Amino acid sequence: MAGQPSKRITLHDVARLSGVSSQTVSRVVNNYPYVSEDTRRRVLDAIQQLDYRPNRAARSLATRRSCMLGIVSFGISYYGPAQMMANIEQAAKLRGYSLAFSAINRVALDEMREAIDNLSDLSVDGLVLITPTTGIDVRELVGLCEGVPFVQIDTDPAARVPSVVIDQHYGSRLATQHLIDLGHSAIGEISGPLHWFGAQARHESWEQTLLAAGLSPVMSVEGDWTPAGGYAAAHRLLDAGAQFTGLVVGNDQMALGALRALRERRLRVPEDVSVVGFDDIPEATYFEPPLTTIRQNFAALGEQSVEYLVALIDHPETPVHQRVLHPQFIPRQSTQAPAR
Amino acid sequence: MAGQPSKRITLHDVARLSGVSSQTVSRVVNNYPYVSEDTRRRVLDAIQQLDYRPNRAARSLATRRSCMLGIVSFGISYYGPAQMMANIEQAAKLRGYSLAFSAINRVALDEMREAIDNLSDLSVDGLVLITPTTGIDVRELVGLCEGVPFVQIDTDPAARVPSVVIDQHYGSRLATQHLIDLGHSAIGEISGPLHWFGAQARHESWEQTLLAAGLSPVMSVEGDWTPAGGYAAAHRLLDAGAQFTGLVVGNDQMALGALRALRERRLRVPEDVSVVGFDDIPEATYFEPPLTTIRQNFAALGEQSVEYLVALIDHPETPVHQRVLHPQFIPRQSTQAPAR
DNA sequence: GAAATGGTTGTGAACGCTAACATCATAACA
DNA sequence: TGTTATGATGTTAGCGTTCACAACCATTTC
Repeated sequence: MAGQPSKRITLHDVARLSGVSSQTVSRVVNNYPYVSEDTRRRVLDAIQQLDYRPNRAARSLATRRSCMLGIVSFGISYYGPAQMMANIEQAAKLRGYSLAFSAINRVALDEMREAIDNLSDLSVDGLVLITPTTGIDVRELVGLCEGVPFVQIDTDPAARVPSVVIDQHYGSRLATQHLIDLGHSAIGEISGPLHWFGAQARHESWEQTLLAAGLSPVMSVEGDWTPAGGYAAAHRLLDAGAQFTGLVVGNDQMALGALRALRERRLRVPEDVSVVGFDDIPEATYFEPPLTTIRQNFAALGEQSVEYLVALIDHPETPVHQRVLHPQFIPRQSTQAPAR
Repeated sequence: MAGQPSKRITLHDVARLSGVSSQTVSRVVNNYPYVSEDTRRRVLDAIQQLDYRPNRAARSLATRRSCMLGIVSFGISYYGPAQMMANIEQAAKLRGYSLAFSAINRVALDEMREAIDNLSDLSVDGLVLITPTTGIDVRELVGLCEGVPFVQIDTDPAARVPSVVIDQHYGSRLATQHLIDLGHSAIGEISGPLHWFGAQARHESWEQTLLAAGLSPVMSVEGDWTPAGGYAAAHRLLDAGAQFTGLVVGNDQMALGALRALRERRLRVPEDVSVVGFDDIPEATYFEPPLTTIRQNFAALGEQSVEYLVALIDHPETPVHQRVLHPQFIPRQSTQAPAR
């Protein structure tokens, strides 16, 4: 059954075989009405027989649509963004969209411009932007996208562009209030890098929740999301002489590093210090001790953002807003009431 | 400075403005020779002035190339695949390729067919397939790709198709031999799922290395790569009454779970049991105790695979082979000589 | 019985680009 | 001086689709 030198099969080949015009084949392929059942079947047969597959470049040229979504992602090798990627792909596929992907190494205008240009050269129908840090003015962003609908994920909670975010203020309040409710009054923090919106929000809310409870925030130091950063930050906290029995840490990875640092300082968790993390990575249950944390629903984030984006593509008049998801408190053994 | 209703700028617009034919503009854009410095400059000016950007659909239609690579990935939310993704993207961008991305949920022919069809509809110039498990016959795979060059990553070490793999036999030998060298003679294993090539190879090599040293393998149980799986596997090992002072675990995440299980059984690491993991995830240094492990160079894997793929695209006569990378032994505190 | 209706099909002409060829200077050679 | 090379440009015809329109047929309507 060897084949011809594999010339591409086109609409016309199908048309010839089924004895109709190529336009009619096009109608069948695109499920247009006004094709008789009889011809439709004939065409479908021919398509199957020839194993015809439409050429998307040609279609895209003619229609100015590509059925592709572009995704610009920062920090794809971090847990959160990787989860989002996976879920966005899933959601896009479900709706018949392919995915093109471009990573950036800094959230900055030049990198973002390059990535977006890259993707819009592919005439993507829409863009998902994972931009968890400051560095790009929203107005500039709108400029970059030039008419291509986009949804921002995990971004400025005050952004007035289509976006889906997790309410980090709420999450941090959950974490801090949990410690307060347990009876802690000296609560420190290891934050994420404060130019990340999420880190900033969690930091603010840590402070506000304490003040609202009539407590004064102990010290906060800035980490870099990594276990190594959390380890260093915890040591800095202790070196500075901070006294605390509760510690809110910006993510689970840093919490892991912090756990080690505390141990090295002969501080037991949770007996001497209670620790709360963020994210609920699969490892968190198996930390020593298992980590109380605030779970982020990355799957929902991906799903919602694609749903929103597709709505924007199909109905440009869809109102601009920010969808807000809520994280969930997961109690484990790293927190308990303070010794008295 | 408001604009027209934003008609797309084409080659012809640039041609008109700079007073040359559109073919000449095309030559400039594609950096062809035989354009005088003078016209080149004029065209370049016009391009800049109009902010012209070539339409890739049209180009792709005319050239039958897309300058896109497709990547089919299994388990993108695992550490390894996510790292590969990130590095592949990096390497592709460096060579002027965009990336389209499709995930599969099982390594099976139907899922793979859908993913590859999807991508080849986009007329990708080449495919990177991350297929770490059995489930697809290589010959079937070649059929699916129908002429599109592809490189397989992290796959069957015996595959006779273009592929880049990490030598897992070697890695496992490093791990096991390390324990033997320390003086351990009772060495157990928690393997990854054995339909993963990497897990299978590590498992075999664990066994062979022991036999070669005149030791008989203690027990091996199968985990699922997750901390929870490692935890359960360790308990199963102990429940079965296995006696061991050394434990080789298929990845760092499972090792984390195993560490907890051992602790629950009042077994100290490394005093009572030495543990070795695989991957060297960023968390591994901060486990309790820090984990001795075998580092996989995922960056190199991504880079090499793209390099190979691009070579296959540019020079179809490039010989088919398997590039083999070697993992690296990272000693930490989870291993020591057995108590006597 | 003519006109109007509505389903069904076909006919160019785009879409924006490049490949292949044709053309025309100019310089280089005999 | 004529012939060749060679650089620099333009012309034409696709690439595989879809869009807008025209055409055709069988009914139905007045």
